[in-house]
This record gives sequence, C-alpha cells and structure tokens, in this order.
Amino acid sequence: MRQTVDMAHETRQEARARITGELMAAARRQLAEVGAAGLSLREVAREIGMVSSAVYRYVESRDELLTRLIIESYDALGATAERASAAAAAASPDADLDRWVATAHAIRRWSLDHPHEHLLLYGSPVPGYAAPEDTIGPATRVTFALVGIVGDAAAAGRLAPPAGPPADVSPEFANELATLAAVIEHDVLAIPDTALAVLTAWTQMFGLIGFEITNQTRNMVMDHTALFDATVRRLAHHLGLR
Amino acid sequence: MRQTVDMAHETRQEARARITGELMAAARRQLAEVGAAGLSLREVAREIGMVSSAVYRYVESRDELLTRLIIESYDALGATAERASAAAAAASPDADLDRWVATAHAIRRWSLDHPHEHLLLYGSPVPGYAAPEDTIGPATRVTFALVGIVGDAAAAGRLAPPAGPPADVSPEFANELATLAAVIEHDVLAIPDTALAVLTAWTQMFGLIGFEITNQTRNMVMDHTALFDATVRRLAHHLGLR
DNA sequence: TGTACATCAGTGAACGCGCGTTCACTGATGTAC
DNA sequence: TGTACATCAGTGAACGCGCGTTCACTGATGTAC
Repeated sequence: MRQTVDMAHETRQEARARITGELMAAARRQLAEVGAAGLSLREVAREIGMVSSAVYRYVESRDELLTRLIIESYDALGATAERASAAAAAASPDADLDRWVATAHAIRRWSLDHPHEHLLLYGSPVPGYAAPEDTIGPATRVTFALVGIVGDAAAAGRLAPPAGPPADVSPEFANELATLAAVIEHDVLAIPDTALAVLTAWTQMFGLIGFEITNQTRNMVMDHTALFDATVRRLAHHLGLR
Repeated sequence: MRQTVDMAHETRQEARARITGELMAAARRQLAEVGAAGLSLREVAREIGMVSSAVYRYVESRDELLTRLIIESYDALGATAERASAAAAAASPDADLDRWVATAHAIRRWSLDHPHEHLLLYGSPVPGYAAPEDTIGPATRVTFALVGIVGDAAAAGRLAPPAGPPADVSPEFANELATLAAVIEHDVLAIPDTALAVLTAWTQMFGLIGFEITNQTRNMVMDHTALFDATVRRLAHHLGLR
C-alpha cells in the first residue's frame, strides 16, 4: 500500500528518509488515537507494514520515538504560533492586541485539533519515560512567539504602561523577574508588572485550553471560542497591548 | 504486617470496611508513585498481601478502582479548599481578597503535594478508561468553594464593580454567561464582566499550577510561590475582591 | 564495465515480562431453627 | 445452646494478551579496484 512513485530508482539514503517519515507519521497517527501512554512500537510497525524488530533500524527505542514526537509537536505548535503572529503583523502592523489574540487563537486551534499532542507536551508525564534535555529548546518556541509580540509593541513605543497600583512584590522577587527578562532576552520583562502580566496572560491561556481539552468546562460553557476570546483579550489589554 | 488491633472480634462488615480502606490507601500510594496510567490491580493486591484475584471481592474492575480514586481525589481537593476558605473567613470575615488567595494557596499546596492525583483530575485521560458520570459532581466542589467566596463578598455588598470598560461580548454570549450563573446558583455571575473575571482567575490559577507540576516553568522561575501569589492576587483584585 | 567485498534493511523466532480477569476450590463466619 | 445450611473472603492455577527488545539470518544495495 506504500506509494510506488519512483521508489524504483531511489537511493538508499532517500529511502531511509522517506521511510523514517512514514514511521513518524504513523506514530503521530497512533498518538492521536490512543495517547502517549498507549503508544506502542509494535503497533507503529504494524501500521507501516513492517515486522516489529525492523523499526529498530530507524529508532533506538520507544523512548527515543517519544522524544522525537515531543520535539516535532513543540515545533509544530511553535511554527503555528509564529505563522499566525507574522500574518497578523503583516496585515495590520500596529494592532498589537489583535496580533496577540490571533496568535492565541492559532495556539488554541492547534491544541484542539491535536489534543493528544497537546497533552504530550502539557499533560501528564508518560509513565517510565523521562524527557531528555533536547526537548527544552523547542518548548520555548511558542512562548517566544508570544513574548515577541509584547517586545515588538514595546520597541515601537506602543505598549501602554501597567494600569493600577504597582504589584506588591518583594525586592527579591522583582529581582528574579528581571533575571527572567535577561534569560528571555526581552527587556520588556524588566518591568516587574509587565513581566507578571505576561506570565498571567500566558498561564491563563494555556490553563483554559487545557480545561477545554480535558473537558473540565463541560456543562458550564457552550461557546468556548467566545470565552477564550474574551478572557485572552482582556488579559492582553491588562498587559498593555492595544 | 497488618494492624492486629482487635482484628480478632471484628465483624465481617467491619473487616470489609477496614480492608477496603487499606486497599484504597495502597492504590493511592501506588498512584502517587507511578501515576494513573501505570496503576496496576496486581501491584495493589501485592502491596496489601493479597493474591491478585482477591481484590475482585472489593472492586469490580480496574476501571472502577480508577473511578473511586478520581472521586476520592476530587473530594480531598474540594475539602482542602473548603477548609482553607472557612478558616480564612473565620479569621478575618471581611477580607475577601485574602480569603481567595489563601484558598488558592491551599489548592496549590494540595496539588504540589499530590501531583499524580492532580494529574489524574486535570491531566491526560488514562488510556482505555472513560470517566463515568459519577465523577462530575465531586469535580465541582473546588470550583464552588472559590465561587462561594465571590458570592459571599457580593452578598455582603463588598464586591467592587468591574473596573474598566465593560467587556465587548456578543448578546448571545452574555446570555450564556447568565445561564451559567443559574447553573452555579450564584447571581454574582449574572454580571458578564464578573463572570468572565471569575473564569479568568480560575483558569489562570489552575493553568499555573499545572505548569508547575509538569515543570513547564523550569529555568524561568525560581520562586514559584511568589509568582503564584502575585498573579492570583492580581486577578482576584480585578475580579472585585478586596 | 565487471568482479569481490562491505554495508545495510528487513525477517522471523524467541526471551521474559506484567497485565486484567475467570473459575473451581477451601475454610471460616454468620444465620435460622 | 446446638446443629445444618448459606454466605462470603481469600487461594492458586490458568487464560490470552500485548509489550519492548535481542539475535542470527537473508538478500539487496552500494563501493573499491
């Protein structure tokens, strides 16, 4: 059932690349069906018409397969966010708030379309699996896409100052938030109130998406899109985006 | 190794109750170690010194055990929140904001102390397991504890009106939020802006806790308690609590 | 262009494992008279 | 209070299952001369 398109004069390297691709695609399909904890090497092998031991030519172990899936998922989500952010910026360069909201909707859309991939990234850890360091880098991509919007607004002098009295944080914690700004490499976050507002908007956004995916809001809300839009928009406004 | 305390003149009924308790305790211990997806009936049986088939005298199936654990966990979390809320109200009856924040900290504390139980409730679904209807009721207990604080503040006339311009929501969505108020049986939520603010505060709170548990904020924040306090406090303020 | 050898993809059998669940049984606890 | 029967907790063997991983193998693709 595999595509027969020019498999004939394929070099070994090409075949390897193609089959690796098919294998990962099958793994993603299976992940989408049964979730990460239920993912099985044997089943993946079956799906691409291979004997179970053959997948070891392409993947070191089940753990490595999971790691690859995690990285791919972070990248897919990150790319989605970046695309949405760029498109919004191109369409209407100084509408920072709309850009933030559009990016948020793209993130939500991706998550609802790929619930098990979202859960692989943000849900329960897979029993017996410990994510290696390689997964940290890709993880920051979405976050950077969001923070970048705030950074751009600030750089253009369009970021409104925090409303209300300054947050009552200890000097140590203010200091820590400043360090975070350095890590993130965005001085916007150097203002404690802005840093807090970004962290608030970020966690609320992912919190609501998570609730939606795991059905916590069933019987409570019908129009999830409207709720998401309203809450995200409000927090983006609080954070100074216009 | 079981307690021998008056096991001698125990009635059958008493023994059944005690052993069921031991069984659930063992299941909870195992859940805490390996997580819900890794929970095994046989291992639970082993831990209480029984042959695997014997646990079927106490539990219908693995699924039923999971259901019971879910209900117990929701109840434990709900009770924790209620206790914290009541204690804060008793200590300082009109400090609504502090009461909210104290309750939030209690919820977070419980979650950090019982990460796998938190994930059982709010994390990835267990493969092959579908939660039955019985788990919905207990699930609302925490939510009610929080909403109750806002309700009490409003009833006492202490809830500040929403600051800023009213949220720009469609009539249909405003309507839906009103319906939600009826379901929750708290008219506070009849004001769309307040309802939105409550939903925002609620999802941010659980979002941040989830991020902490699954380690999303590693390398970004050190003092998680300070971050949690600052963000939760701010959103509680926005929602009108003082 | 042709041959000799090395590399590599995929096979099939096997390993040892742990799981949920069923079933016929034994022996102890409870109940009716 | 004593006996006869019914209920129930726990046993031990067995079922069928799917899993991850290893290993010696075959045959095809690539490479050096």
